[in-house]
Amino acid sequence: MSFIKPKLETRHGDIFLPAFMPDATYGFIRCISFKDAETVGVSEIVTTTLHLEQKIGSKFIKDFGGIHKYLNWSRPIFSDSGGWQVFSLINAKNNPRNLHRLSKVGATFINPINGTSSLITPETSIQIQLNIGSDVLTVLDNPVHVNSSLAEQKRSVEINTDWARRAKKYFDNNKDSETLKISCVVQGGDNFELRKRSALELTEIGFDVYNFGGLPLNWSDQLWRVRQQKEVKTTFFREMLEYVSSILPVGTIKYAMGVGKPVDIAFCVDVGWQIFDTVLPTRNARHGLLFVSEGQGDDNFEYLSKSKKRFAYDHLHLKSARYIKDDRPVDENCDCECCRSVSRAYLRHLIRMKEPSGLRLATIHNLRFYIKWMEKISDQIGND
RNA sequence: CCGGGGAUGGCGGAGUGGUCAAUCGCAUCUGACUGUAAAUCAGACGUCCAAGGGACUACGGAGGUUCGAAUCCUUCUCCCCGGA
Repeated sequence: MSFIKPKLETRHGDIFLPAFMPDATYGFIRCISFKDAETVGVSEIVTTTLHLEQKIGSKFIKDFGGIHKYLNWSRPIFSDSGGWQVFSLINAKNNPRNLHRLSKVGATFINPINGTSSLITPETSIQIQLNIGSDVLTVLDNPVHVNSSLAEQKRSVEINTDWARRAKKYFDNNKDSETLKISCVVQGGDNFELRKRSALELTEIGFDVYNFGGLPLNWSDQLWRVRQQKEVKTTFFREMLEYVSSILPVGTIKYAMGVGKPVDIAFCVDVGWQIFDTVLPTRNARHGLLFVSEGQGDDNFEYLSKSKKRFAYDHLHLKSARYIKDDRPVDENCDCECCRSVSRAYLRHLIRMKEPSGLRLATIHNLRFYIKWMEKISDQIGND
């Protein structure tokens, strides 16, 4: 019995699902080239409206000939809307409150360097993304703190739906190609009812892709700020991811934004999510934490699928002194440039020295791990 | 030889009577990282222990003053600067 892989069609090619996209927030994947990304097996990437607009300018990109030409990347590009980025800045350490804010009007961002303020509305966010030339756009969304009052959380979902409606309308009136896709973002924090309401309202409007927004973590009443200052353990919110997936209509394409650890991705695929992006492989690579096959590292992680298949891997804390003389490759089972060319001992040295060539190799390895992980999951979960 | 200035924990460098096992930076060790303002951040960092509490040894060496010294005095050793 043959199985046809589900896919999302874009004007820059099909995205076969499930898929993992590295983040190219500023128009690049940190520490590696797009040539590297292609070699590693990356097929699609995500970039960000707010950052591109601020650092490059969407008009410039449009005049240049579009983001694909600018980056010299001919495969699909997703773009994030900017809502999450402002939300993150509001809550970031070292960023006083009330500078950046999310209001009914839109997302206000203050550049801390020159103090200039920019307002992104549902309409301007879409326009910027159209200018950029993204293949899958995202509506401006309105994330909310899980520790906000119920009233605030309700309000946030209302605004989120309102913005999605406005963005969709603007998109329909201004899109320059019928093959462009648009995604919306289900919000509602850790409240099941609000999540349901958000999902249903967005479904009613109608989008090409439905995203899970907010941090997919179970906070257990812990404040985010507290978590950043102390060490508060958070766990992946499996129940909520499974629930929201079940609310969304069968056949829709579902994208779990910011997910996640390999085990979390495996779980999400098991409950119906198909697209993922996270900073973990690239950032952790720079910080010396490498994802390796089982038995190759320090800590072991595993996911047991609903059909009782086991997926496991290890974390390798390469900066640790115990690898100072280790002449083995990072992962003996890996075929990436990093594992074929340098020893753990030497890569450890490069990373500790923050040497770009070492950060590049580590990033290549972790992305290769994620790509292969997705292939493994794709072959074995839900395809029986 | 004379005059002046110094010697502080792996390194650099604060501190000039008690709140000093000693600010801070670097290095080191450990840990975090989930739609990237994260090549970042947090903790540890004299020794030992029944270990978030306690004991011991410490600011070049040796004495001394004092209830109490990294801090004041004497002396020794070494280093730097100037003069013979």
